[in-house]
Amino acid sequence: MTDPTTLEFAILGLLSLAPSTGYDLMHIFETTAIGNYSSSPGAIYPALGRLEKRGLIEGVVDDSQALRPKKVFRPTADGAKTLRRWLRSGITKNDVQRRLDELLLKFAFHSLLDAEATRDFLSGLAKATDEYLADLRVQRKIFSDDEPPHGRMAFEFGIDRYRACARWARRTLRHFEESS
Amino acid sequence: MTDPTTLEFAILGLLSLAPSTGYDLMHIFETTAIGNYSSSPGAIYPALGRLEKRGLIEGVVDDSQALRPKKVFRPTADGAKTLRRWLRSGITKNDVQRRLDELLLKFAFHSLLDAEATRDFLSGLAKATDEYLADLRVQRKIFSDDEPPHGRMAFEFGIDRYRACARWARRTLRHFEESS
DNA sequence: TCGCACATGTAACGTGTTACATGATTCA
DNA sequence: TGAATCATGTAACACGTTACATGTGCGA
Repeated sequence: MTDPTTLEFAILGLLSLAPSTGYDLMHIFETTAIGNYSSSPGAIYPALGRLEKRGLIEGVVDDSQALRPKKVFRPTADGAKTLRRWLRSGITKNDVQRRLDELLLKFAFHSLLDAEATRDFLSGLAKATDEYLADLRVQRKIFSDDEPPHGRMAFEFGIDRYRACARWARRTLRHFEESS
Repeated sequence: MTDPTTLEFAILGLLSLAPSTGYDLMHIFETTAIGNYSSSPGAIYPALGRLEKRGLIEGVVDDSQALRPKKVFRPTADGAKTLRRWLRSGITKNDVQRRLDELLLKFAFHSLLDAEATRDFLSGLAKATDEYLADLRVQRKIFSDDEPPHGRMAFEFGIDRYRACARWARRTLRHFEESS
């Protein structure tokens, strides 16, 4: 089995915080910052179906008071395990480069784990980001001075972004070290 | 007609800098920072086909010295116009929120335009980013102090990121104002 | 002769986007 | 009566990913 997608992990995480219907999830995605992982009924309902088919979540139909019968989903034991494994999985340079948003999603759900896991996550993120920054600084040298500066400047933006990431990781790590 | 995709604009931009074959483009995507817009032959060759069918690029087969005949693409007049229109198009809060990478790609190709267009782009980016930051600061208030702090901290990361964006835009704008 | 650099593509697959379809209840 | 909210879903479509297929010439 391949890993669930980012959207599926987002759903699995939200269901771990509180059992919800597809409609609830849509509302959360529409109104909160997590909405960057989209979406719309056309993505959420199929994703719920896939997760249920794989046995990571289970839905119970609630016919009691609703206008229309609704299906309340919650993670199964297997789903909870899959989520935890994902939350603890190591961070590579490649993750930082291509999936930074997914890493932040992961962090947001770290409240489901203990403080040690959070610290491991943050120090891993800081380290992987530093590695990637070292690569970027090497690559920066290829820009020559007689070309138009736009490419280099766009590149500098990338560097700024990852510097901000490393700083955030270290600042947040300090926070978790102080409060423990 | 809908707009070309980000990958198609990236290809159109690269071809505007220098006529290239699919293989050349693959190599550029693999080895330079632009590679974040992927890719692999399975994405690039179909994208070249779509652009050609839409009349935005044209390819000439070069059979002269190559090991295997190669097809060198360059933008048509229509393609150049489409690219320029895209480069000059206004920046919204929504672009900043969901397509920041695409905006940076756009900026990288601004060497094809004049300095005034670049300044417009950067001031537009700074303004749209400020607007989005104002939204984020409102949203930040919904996090309460008794919840686990992870969600709020992930959110702070987002704010840091867009602050870095606004700073970059203003710094780069100053650069272009001084050198003119 | 083996593998690498050059060079172009296709096929299967999964997934997200957009738009649509359905239907009950509450409130102005 | 009509709109909004609650609530679930499907269908068409386009796109990217991965993996595969094909073929030449050059250097070790």
